Amino acid sequence: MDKKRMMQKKTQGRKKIEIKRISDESRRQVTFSKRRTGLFNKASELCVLTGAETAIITQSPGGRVFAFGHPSVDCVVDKYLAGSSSVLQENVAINQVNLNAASMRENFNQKYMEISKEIEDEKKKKVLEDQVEDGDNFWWEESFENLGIEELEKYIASMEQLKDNIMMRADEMAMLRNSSKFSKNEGSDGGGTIGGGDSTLPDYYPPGFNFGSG
Amino acid sequence: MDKKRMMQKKTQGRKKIEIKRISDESRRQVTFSKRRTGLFNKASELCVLTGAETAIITQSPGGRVFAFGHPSVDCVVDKYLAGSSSVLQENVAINQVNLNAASMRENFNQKYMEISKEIEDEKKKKVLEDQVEDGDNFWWEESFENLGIEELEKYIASMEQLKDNIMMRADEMAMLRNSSKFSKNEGSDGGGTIGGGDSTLPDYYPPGFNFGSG
DNA sequence: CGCTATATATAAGC
DNA sequence: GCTTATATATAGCG
Repeated sequence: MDKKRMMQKKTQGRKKIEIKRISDESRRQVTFSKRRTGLFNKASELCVLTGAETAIITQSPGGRVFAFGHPSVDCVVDKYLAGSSSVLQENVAINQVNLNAASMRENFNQKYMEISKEIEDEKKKKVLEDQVEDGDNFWWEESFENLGIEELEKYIASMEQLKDNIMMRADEMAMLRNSSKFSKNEGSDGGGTIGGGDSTLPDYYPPGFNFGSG
Repeated sequence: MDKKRMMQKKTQGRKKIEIKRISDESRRQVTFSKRRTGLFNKASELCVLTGAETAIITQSPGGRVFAFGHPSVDCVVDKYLAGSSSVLQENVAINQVNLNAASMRENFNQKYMEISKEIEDEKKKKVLEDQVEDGDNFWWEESFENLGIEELEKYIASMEQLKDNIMMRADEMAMLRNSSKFSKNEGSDGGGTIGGGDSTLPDYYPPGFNFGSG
């Protein structure tokens, strides 16, 4: 019996293609979208895995611009540009204050653990209850639904608090530094390299792992 | 006899890994190299297939900068910067992010660890060994010595980044409360390109693709 | 760097 | 967008 013949493959599966311009516009657009997504995801993984700082800017055939950046596009680009200007090369010997680092780290972690754990617990409950649908492995997007807005807000609140604390220290340090050493860039506002912190430019996109914007 | 038993697999093959900072420095460096190559190749294909203009700038954990650009990194970056700093912004669409809960939660604490640890190591090293050997690449981050503040800035940046991601997620959730699923996305417009400069020159890359230098 | 054995990314197609 | 069947990218190792 020709069962095999009846068991036709539902799709042809991925097909090999030549790496050359796709002539069909529609198909080209689709490919751009899919591959751009894949590219950004790869970049994201690269950053997380190795701690690399990466920025990607790409313009679709349709003319739209998409960008990815970690910590932020501007941050990476700025450094890149600053570096190529060549004047920036100096051997600034530094010995820097960093007592705060320890305590800060502690504080940061502690706060995180605290909140994280709390949320984790709540989440587990929900998952057990909600998991009626697909019981297969979950893909990132999915786990998100289990996080309530309230929980997210906790994260946000704690982060803002920590941010404020750190910024305050940054200011203190900046002042100390100014009076004793010289700074590398003109802007030791602590914003130049911070995504979203620089006020000299409109903030086009969110800091961090950003996708898009213009 | 039991040839099968002798026919053991030569290697375990690719193993699944968690997308989180690789602790071992050596392994991290290797992964960076491999994935950077893969990322650049993907970008290259994207350009050829869709005619997109793309630029990638990335800094290895070791501090070296690598870049990919088509038609050129500078070209793309210049356009990008031109478009974002002036009044040229008309049809600006706010776009977005895509980090999921798991990844985010992981990142929150990981990002912190990553940054703090790396910065500390970096600091120690830099002070002790200040010899930059390579001639074809330089430390655009030479001034990384300003770690006191630099570090704080990163902390802040990472927190803002996470906060923004979470907030966006929260907004999204609020709106999609009814839907069962949602997709990730990106998108935006703008208009620019990036340029890149780098160090160790890649050996092979399709014509028309530049690997700039600092 | 070269080799697998697998984990992933995706070309087609609905 | 969401699937399915494959083409690719790569983790661990020598």
